[in-house]
Amino acid sequence: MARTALEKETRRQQLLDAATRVFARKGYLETSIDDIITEADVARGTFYLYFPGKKEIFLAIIDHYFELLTGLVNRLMSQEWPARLDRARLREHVLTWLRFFAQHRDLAKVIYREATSIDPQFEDRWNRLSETVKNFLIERVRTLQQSGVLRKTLDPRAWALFTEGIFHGAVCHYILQSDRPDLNWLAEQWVDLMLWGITPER
Amino acid sequence: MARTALEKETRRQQLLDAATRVFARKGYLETSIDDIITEADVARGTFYLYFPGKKEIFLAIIDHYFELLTGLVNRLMSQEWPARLDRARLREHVLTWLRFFAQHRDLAKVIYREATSIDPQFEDRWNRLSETVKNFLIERVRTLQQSGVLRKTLDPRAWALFTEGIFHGAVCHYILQSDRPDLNWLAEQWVDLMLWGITPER
Amino acid sequence: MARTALEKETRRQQLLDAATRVFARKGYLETSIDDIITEADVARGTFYLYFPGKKEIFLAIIDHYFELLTGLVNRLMSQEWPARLDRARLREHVLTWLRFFAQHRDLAKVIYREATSIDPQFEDRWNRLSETVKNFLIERVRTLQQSGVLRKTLDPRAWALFTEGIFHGAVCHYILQSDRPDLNWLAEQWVDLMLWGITPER
Amino acid sequence: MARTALEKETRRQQLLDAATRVFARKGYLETSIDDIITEADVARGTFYLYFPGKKEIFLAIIDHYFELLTGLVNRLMSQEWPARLDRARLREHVLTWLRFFAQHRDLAKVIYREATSIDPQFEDRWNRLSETVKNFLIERVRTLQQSGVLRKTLDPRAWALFTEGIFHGAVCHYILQSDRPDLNWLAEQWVDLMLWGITPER
DNA sequence: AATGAATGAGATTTCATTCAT
DNA sequence: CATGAATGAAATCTCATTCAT
Repeated sequence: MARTALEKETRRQQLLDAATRVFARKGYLETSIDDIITEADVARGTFYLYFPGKKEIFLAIIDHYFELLTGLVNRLMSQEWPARLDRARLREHVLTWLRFFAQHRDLAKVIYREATSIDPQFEDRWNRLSETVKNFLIERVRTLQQSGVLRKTLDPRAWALFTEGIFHGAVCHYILQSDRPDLNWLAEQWVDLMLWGITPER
Repeated sequence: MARTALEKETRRQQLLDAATRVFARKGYLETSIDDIITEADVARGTFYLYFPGKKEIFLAIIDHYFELLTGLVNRLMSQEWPARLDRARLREHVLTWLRFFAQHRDLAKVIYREATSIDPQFEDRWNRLSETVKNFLIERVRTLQQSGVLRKTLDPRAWALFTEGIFHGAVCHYILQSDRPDLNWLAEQWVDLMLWGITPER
Repeated sequence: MARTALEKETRRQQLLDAATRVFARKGYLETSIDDIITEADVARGTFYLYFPGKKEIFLAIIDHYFELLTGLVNRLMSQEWPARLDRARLREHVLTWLRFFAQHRDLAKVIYREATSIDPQFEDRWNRLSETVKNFLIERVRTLQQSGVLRKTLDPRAWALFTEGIFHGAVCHYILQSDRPDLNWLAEQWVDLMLWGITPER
Repeated sequence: MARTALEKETRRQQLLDAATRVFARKGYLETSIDDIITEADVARGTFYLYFPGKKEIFLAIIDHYFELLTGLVNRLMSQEWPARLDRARLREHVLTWLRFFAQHRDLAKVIYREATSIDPQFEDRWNRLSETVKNFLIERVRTLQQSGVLRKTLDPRAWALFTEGIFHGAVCHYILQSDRPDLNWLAEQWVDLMLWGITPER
C-alpha cells in the first residue's frame, strides 16, 4: 500500500487512471470503490480524500475526456479547410477522429457505454459534449454550403446528427470490440459514402 | 393490491410492462424491485414468482424487444424491392423503422441507453440483436449491388455499420429526447444523403 | 396432483408420511412446506387444511412416535420379569428396543436429531417422551433391586440416565448412519458390559 | 455502538462470544444476525466483515469447541494410567470430563443440541470431533486389555460408543437442564456401574 | 375438499461512506 | 496525509401463510 505522501495531483491522477481502467473493464454499475482502491493500491479513506464519491470520480473522468476532446476540436477547427472537396484531406480528417478514439480506448469505452445512463448529471455533461462537436460540424457544413462546395439541400443539423451517429456506431462496434478493425478502411468507406452524398447535384 | 389470481402470462406481462416503464423513467441502476412492484401494484413475493431477479426481468424485456424487432425485420425482408432505386419507397422504408422506435419509446429507451452497459449478458443479447439487423441490411445491399442498383465499391458491412450508427444516433438524440422531431424530415434527409452516396458513379 | 377427495384420515396420514420422509432427509430447518407438498403430491392449500403449520406437523410426527413408543413400553411392562438375571432374556429385551429404532428409522432420525433443538414446544414433548421411558426403567430397576437381583448401591435414576444415553448414542451413531451395524452384536455387548462391568472375570 | 477499531482477533472473538450466548439461549433457528449484532453491540456490516453468514459463525463456534476438546483429550492422553484399576483415579478422570462440559455450558448447549441437525457441514464437523474422542477411548481400552486390567471379551469400539452415549446423555439431560446435578454423584455412579456392572457384589 | 397464485413480514446481504487512529 | 475497521441505509430475497376460485 502506498504509504508515501505523493504530490496531491499525482495521487489524484493515480486514482483517476485506476478508476478509468476498472470502469472500462467492469462498467460503472459493477465497479465498487473497493475495485478502484485495489487497482490504485490505495487505502479506502484515501479515496475519499480526493473524491467525494463514486459518481464524482466518474464525472471527473468524463471531464478529462471532455478536455481532451475539446483540444481535438480546437485543433481541427483552427485548421484551414480547402476551398474544394479534397478526398485525401477529408480522409485524414476522419482518421484523426478515429485515432483519437483508438488512443483513448478505456476512456471511450467508459463514456460511450454508460455516460448517458448513470445519472442525469452525466447525461447533461454528455449532451453538452455532443452539442459542442455537432455545432462545430454544423458550422463547417454551413460555410462549405455557402461557398458552393456542398449541396445546399442538405440540412446541416441532420447531417451532424447522422455523422455523430456513424462515429458513435463505429466507436462502439469496432473500437470497443476485441477485433480491432482497420481504421484506414473505415475512413475510406466513410469518405466514399459521404462524398457522393454531399456533392452538389450534377 | 391485486389479490385476484391472474392468468400466468397476463401477470407476467403486467410485470414486464411495469418494469419497462420504470426502467425508462429511472434507468436500470436507479430502479429497485420496490419501484417495479409498486408500479405493477403487486406484492414483493409475486415478483419473485415470475422472475428470479432484476437482471432477469431486464433480460426478458430485451428479449421481448428482440422479438418485436425480429418481426419487423421479417416483415421488411418479405417485401419485394423495386428494381430501381425508388426514392419514395426508400423513404417509406426508413419511416417504418423510425416509427417502430417511436412506437416503442419506453422499450427503446431502456434498450438503447443501457443494454450494453449493465451486464455482459445484456451486452451479448444486445450484440445478437444488432447483428440480426445488420445482417438483414448487408443481405439487401449485396442483392442490390449484384443487380447494379447500388455502387459496387461500397462495402456492405461498412454501410450496415454506418446505417446502424445513424439510426442509433437518431433514436437516442431525437426519439428519446423530449422534443419529438419530425420523422418525415428525418427520413427525407436520410434518403437524400444516402441516395447520392449509394448511386453508381456517373 | 391428487384431486380426489380422500378420506380425511388417509390424507392426513399421507401428509405425515411425506413430511417424515422429508424431515429425515433434509432436517427440519432445511425442509420447506414446498418440499412436503411436493413429496405428498398435494396442493399448497391442502396442507393447511390438515395442519396449522410446519411446527404443528412436526409435533404431530413426534406425537405419533410417542404413541408407538408408549405401545412398546406398555408391551414390555406387561411382560413378567424373571426372578434371576437371565442373560438371554435381557439380550432379547435390548434387541426389542434396537429393532424398534431400526424399524422406525425415518421417525427416529427426525426425533433424535432435532426434537430438542427446534422449539421449546418440541423440547417439552421430547422431555415427556424421555421421562416416560426412564420412569419405566427406574421402576423395573427398583423392583429388581428390592428382590435382590440387582446391586443395591446402584442409583436407578443414574442408571436410567446412562441407559438412555447409551441407546441414544447407539441409535444416532449406528442406526442413523449408512453402515447398518449388527444389532445382535450391539445387544450382546450391552448385556456383557451391564452385567459385569469392565473388570475381568472373577 | 463501538466505533473504536479493535484488533481483528479481538473483535472476532467478541462476535463469537456473543453468537455463542445467543445460540445457547434461542437456538440456531430462532437466532437472527440481528440478535447476534445486538448482543455484540456491533453494526450489521461489521458482522459480515468477519463472517460470511450465520452458518459460518456457527461452524467457527464448533471449531472453537473442537480445539478446546482436542486440548482436553491431549492433556488426558499424555497422563499415565495406573497399572491397576484405580477407582479414585477413574472417578477423577470422569469428573474432568464432566467439569469440562460444565465449564463450557453455552458452548456445549449449542453443540450438543444442534450441531448435527443444522447442516451437513456441521454434521461432518461433529462426526470428526466424536471420532477423535472415541479413538482416544478405544486406544486406552486396548492397552488396558492387553495388560490384563480390563476384561478381554469387551469390544473397545462398542464400549467407546456406549461411553460416548452416556456422556452425551449426561451432558444433555443434566448439565443443560436448569437443575444442575451433583457432578460427584454422577461420576461416582458411572464408575460404580462401569467397574462392576449391575450384578450384586460377589 | 382441493387448488395454487398471491401475499408480505422478516431475513439476509451489500457497499458507499465515515471517522478514530 | 494516510489508513482501514466500523457503520447502517437500502437493497435483495425467502417462504410460511392466506384466500379467491
